Amino acid sequence: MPSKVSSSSKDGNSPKISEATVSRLPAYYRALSQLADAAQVRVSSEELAALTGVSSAMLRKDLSHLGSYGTRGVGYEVEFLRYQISREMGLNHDWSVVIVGVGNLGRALAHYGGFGSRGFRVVALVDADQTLIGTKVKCGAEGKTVELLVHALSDLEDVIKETNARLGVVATPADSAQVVSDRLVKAGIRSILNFAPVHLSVPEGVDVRKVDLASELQILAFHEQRKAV
Amino acid sequence: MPSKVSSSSKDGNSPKISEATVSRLPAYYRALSQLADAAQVRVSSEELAALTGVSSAMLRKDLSHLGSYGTRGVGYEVEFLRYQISREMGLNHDWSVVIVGVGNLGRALAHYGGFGSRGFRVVALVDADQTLIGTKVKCGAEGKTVELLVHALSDLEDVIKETNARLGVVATPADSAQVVSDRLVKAGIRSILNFAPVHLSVPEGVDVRKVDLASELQILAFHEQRKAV
DNA sequence: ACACATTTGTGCAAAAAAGCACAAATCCTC
DNA sequence: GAGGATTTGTGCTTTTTTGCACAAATGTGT
Repeated sequence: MPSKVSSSSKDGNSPKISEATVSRLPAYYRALSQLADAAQVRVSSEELAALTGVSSAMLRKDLSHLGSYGTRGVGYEVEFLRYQISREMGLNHDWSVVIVGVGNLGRALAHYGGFGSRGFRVVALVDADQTLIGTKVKCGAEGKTVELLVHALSDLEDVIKETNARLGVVATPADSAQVVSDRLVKAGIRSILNFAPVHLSVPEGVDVRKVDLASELQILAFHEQRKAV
Repeated sequence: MPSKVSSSSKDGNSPKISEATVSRLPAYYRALSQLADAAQVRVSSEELAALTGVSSAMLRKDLSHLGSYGTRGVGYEVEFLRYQISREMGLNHDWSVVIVGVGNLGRALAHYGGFGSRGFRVVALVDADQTLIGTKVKCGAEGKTVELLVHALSDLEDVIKETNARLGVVATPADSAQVVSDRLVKAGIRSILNFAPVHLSVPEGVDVRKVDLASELQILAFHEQRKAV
């Protein structure tokens, strides 16, 4: 599991879904999309579990938190279940994303096709490097690519306001990540995906998820070392 | 439970460290490296916890699983603790990494500096695209960049054998990820970092860690949606 | 209509993780 | 060297997550 979030929802009417469940919903959604593409109509918990690498009991319990969308003795309707998950996760909205840091990683993220196809749209690129500012970078994968202008970091607040970005991606070097994060928060961003290898401290109510490539390799190395003995 | 602090490095049975703890060790290691760079000699659990975003009690319990490396009333010696963690995680070794899939993401990973600085070295690049095979790609960040030849996917087994790669990174499109994974495993790789948005099924004894960028954004979107209400 | 084969949804148990609180160990001052 | 101020290491409690087993609900065939 990549990272944690510090959430602070204070409403009592939502039927609180556990964090562990939430972290698995995207995998279910992806597998269901796959099945839908293959024109499969129904799926059992056993089959969907195998596709996503969880146990069928856990899958059923996860889904039961969303509602009773299956039929006993039959299974789940692929399209229907997919829609329910997408609605629950807010994927019927279009989420605007601003990427700060247009280095190798930032550019790769901008190109990444997986975003656009699932309700996410990169609407702004920001960097501090004078040689990058003003240049154009291709965004989105095959199909519909858009060229986006790289804006100056000093214009961050304006860019967020104009584009109405809700999600911020920090793809800067480690030493500028906290400063960038602070400015994102001040500009109204309350959900941040952090690729910089540092812990970001943010005020209550702001969620940060961290993706640390080196950490993942280190965890693998740890287990690999144990195997050798 | 058996907190045996044996002076001998290799005591038969290793005192199982929980997965949750292992997943936090890289963050501790990074923070300690940072402190070491700043020439700080000692650090308290409180301070290190703040740097890594965990509670001080949890940090102490995590570290206690490695051994009793702190001094009551004083704290931990930065260099010493850092060394102990690096040893425990096998970061004193050099880990050879093969990257399969040299698209935008694969190239960004190859460039990524965070790998080289922590005991990981990209030793081979492999792709199925005929137009990429034979081209050279710069690896590693500032300092020492190396140019690596992109090998054909059909040579995967040979490349792994020659380079002695132990870790495999899958950065291919979703539909070829499972096939690539199978071949990595057959070639002897037992630790895989998967960036493709699919679940990889692997035989027992093989570890897979998944990094899914779209999933991370979806999880953020879920929480973001709840905030709006 | 009725027995039967499936498959979901869920109560309960087990395991894992996180949090609390304090004794034990160390340093510092006088 | 005694006493007070810290700070670790850890037993215990609470919360979260996972796993098991089966009743409830649905479809099928005779």
